[in-house]
Amino acid sequence: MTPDQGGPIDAADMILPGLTGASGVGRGDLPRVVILAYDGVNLLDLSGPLGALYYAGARPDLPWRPRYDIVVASLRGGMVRTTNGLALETRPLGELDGLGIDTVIVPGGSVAGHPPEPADLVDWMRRHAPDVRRVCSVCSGAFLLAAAGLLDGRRATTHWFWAQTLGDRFPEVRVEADKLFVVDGPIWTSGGMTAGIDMALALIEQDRGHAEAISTARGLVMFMKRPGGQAQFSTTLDVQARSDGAFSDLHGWIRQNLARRLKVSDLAEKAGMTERTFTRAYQSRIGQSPLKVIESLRIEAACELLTSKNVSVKQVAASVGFGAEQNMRRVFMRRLGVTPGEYRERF
DNA sequence: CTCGAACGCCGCCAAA
DNA sequence: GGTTTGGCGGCGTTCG
Repeated sequence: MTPDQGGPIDAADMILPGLTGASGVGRGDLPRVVILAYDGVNLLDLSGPLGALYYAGARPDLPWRPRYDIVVASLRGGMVRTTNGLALETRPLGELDGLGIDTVIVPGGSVAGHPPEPADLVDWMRRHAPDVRRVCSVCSGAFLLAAAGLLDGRRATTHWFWAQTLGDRFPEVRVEADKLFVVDGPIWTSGGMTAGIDMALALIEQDRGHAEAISTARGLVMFMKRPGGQAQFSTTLDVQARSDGAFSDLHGWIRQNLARRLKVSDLAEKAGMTERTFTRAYQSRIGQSPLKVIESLRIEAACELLTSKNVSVKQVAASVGFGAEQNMRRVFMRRLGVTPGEYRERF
């Protein structure tokens, strides 16, 4: 998994194009991810998603193999200077013509003190976006997407510092400043810097499933789900957003009674339906099963308690309805990739 | 880690 | 005749 452990990744490092520049573009059938570079690009915006996608699905117990053909490219290729002072070797975008691109990621940066909107890159973006499955931005990279018209009428986010400016400059964009990242159809935008990693994990989850995303997060020593305050990940808001107010009374009641042992039959009774009708209606209107939502609510409540209060893990487990400590541990591992103890330790 | 019991989820189907 | 309801049972997951 990690090079310093002498794992099998060493050999693979030698052959990943775009990273080493050692070989040409193209890695068989892997989805091609193009990360745009330009003079003034922010290194962390670029390397965060790159690192996450590079390690996608990596596990310590299996030989590493790539999940993506990652290409760092610029208009002319060659050396690109990042804001942080490091120079990057890049491939020319022209090399990709006709090769098919699955995902484009535009990192943020600063060009002459402003968000990046170089006309030639904007033009490339506008021309190629229709043929790309997903277009993503990190931080002020959203300005480039906006300039190419890709964000018109769409929800999007950027670094909080730039949120106001983005909205003022592109009134057609529905800026959601408080989100880690926003997905609107094929257009993904993320907040500053490390939010790009969260977005990359979500890309991995969409492509390869939850388990691989979790194990990737674990490999990066990163949380699959950040602690509170991020509306993007708030189950409460998320569930409300897609339910058109359905079951809102029920959800209120659930939140008041999280500590209780909540059975589907109880919920069905509360909602005035039979069990079968309830599970069916819930799944279709909320998009998740009742248990999954309750589990998410419990995790959120538990995370809150773990970071803020000086109560034992056992007490936390009991007070959010996980019951035994062992239970909460299992759920944390499955959903977040860390144990409650590890979670607390880091916050 | 393992196990039996309990539970959640969902396809199926007949009834409304 | 098409749609919704709810009981049943099987399968997989969770709990303790």
